[in-house]
Amino acid sequence: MTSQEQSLQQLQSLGYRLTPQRLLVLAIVAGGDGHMGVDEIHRQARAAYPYLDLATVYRTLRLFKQVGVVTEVDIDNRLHYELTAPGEKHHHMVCRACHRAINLSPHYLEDFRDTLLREFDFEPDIAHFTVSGYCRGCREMAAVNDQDNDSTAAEPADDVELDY
Amino acid sequence: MTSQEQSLQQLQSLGYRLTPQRLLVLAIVAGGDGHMGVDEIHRQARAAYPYLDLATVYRTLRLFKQVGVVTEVDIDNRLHYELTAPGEKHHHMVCRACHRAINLSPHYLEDFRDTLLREFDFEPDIAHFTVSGYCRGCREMAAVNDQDNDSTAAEPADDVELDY
DNA sequence: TATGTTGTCGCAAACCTTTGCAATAACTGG
DNA sequence: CCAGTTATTGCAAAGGTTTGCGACAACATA
Repeated sequence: MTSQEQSLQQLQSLGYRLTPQRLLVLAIVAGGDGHMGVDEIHRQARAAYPYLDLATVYRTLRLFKQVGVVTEVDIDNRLHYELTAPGEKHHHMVCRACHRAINLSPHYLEDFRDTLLREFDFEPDIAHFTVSGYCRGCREMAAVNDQDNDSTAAEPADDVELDY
Repeated sequence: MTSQEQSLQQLQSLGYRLTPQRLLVLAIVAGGDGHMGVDEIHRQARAAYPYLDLATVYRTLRLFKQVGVVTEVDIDNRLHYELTAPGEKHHHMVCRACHRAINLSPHYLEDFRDTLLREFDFEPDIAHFTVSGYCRGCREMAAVNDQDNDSTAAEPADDVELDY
């Protein structure tokens, strides 16, 4: 039994129904490589089934995420999804500047999780965990730019960050 | 010099301008206790200055966050802001069920940050860090509900989580 | 104080995402 | 295989947040 079939069976055993829309979205996310944006999933899905509504795609992905079939990644305020590969799970580091996502092994989070659970009875939802920050490339670029400006001058946001 | 005045001076030294709108938003966030929703900030601000636009409030808060004056907390898909209290900084754990936010000392994140920096050259933006998950109260409640249902029956989402 | 530069505002429209609702279709039991 | 139950869909509309743009105002300089 493939992992897709497993996912479907899991859905059904939880009382959810198997609909063509869900099969389609699952197939597309499984077919894509890495995380896909919602609009891209929708576009591909419509090629096969033109009536599929965007709202349905959103609902389907939310459901898939809730059951653990897919993993949600927020990239620059936009939702992206990828198949949750059992056995090779990972989290994400998303760069605020270039918006690239870097995979992060769960190993780096276990201690943190254990601590929160032990100290606060708080069960962090690390299955869907994303840290944002600045990646190596963008940090180097920023360092170079800093050398251009002398440190007293301070122009607002002539920056990698596209604010304002 | 108060910490508000410091913030303002910092803005100015970065090349941003001091406008009545910014002073107002800062005063309101400083006046509130704990994190405030954007709409609440807007409402209070309009009492003093009725023409203030929502978009300006959003832009102002985004700017304040970027400069470190305020801290952003995402509570149930809605942005909230609180003054970044220097010296007593903290992060947040937000419960997915009751949407309450619990403060978390930065101490719990230092190791994690160091690791990412060392291993990936990735500088996590932990100044604006939030973990979501399930808090003690909601976890207990869920445990009780689980006893009601026998484990084979599986009704979809008669759950604390308001999905579907 | 007058003048120029350019950061910021208000407005309106766009954006992504969620939600209410009536119609439909997937599953269940007979 | 049929009828009943109810989860799910498509549609339209709302919701929260961001963005483009011209007018305006904050700051710097003389």
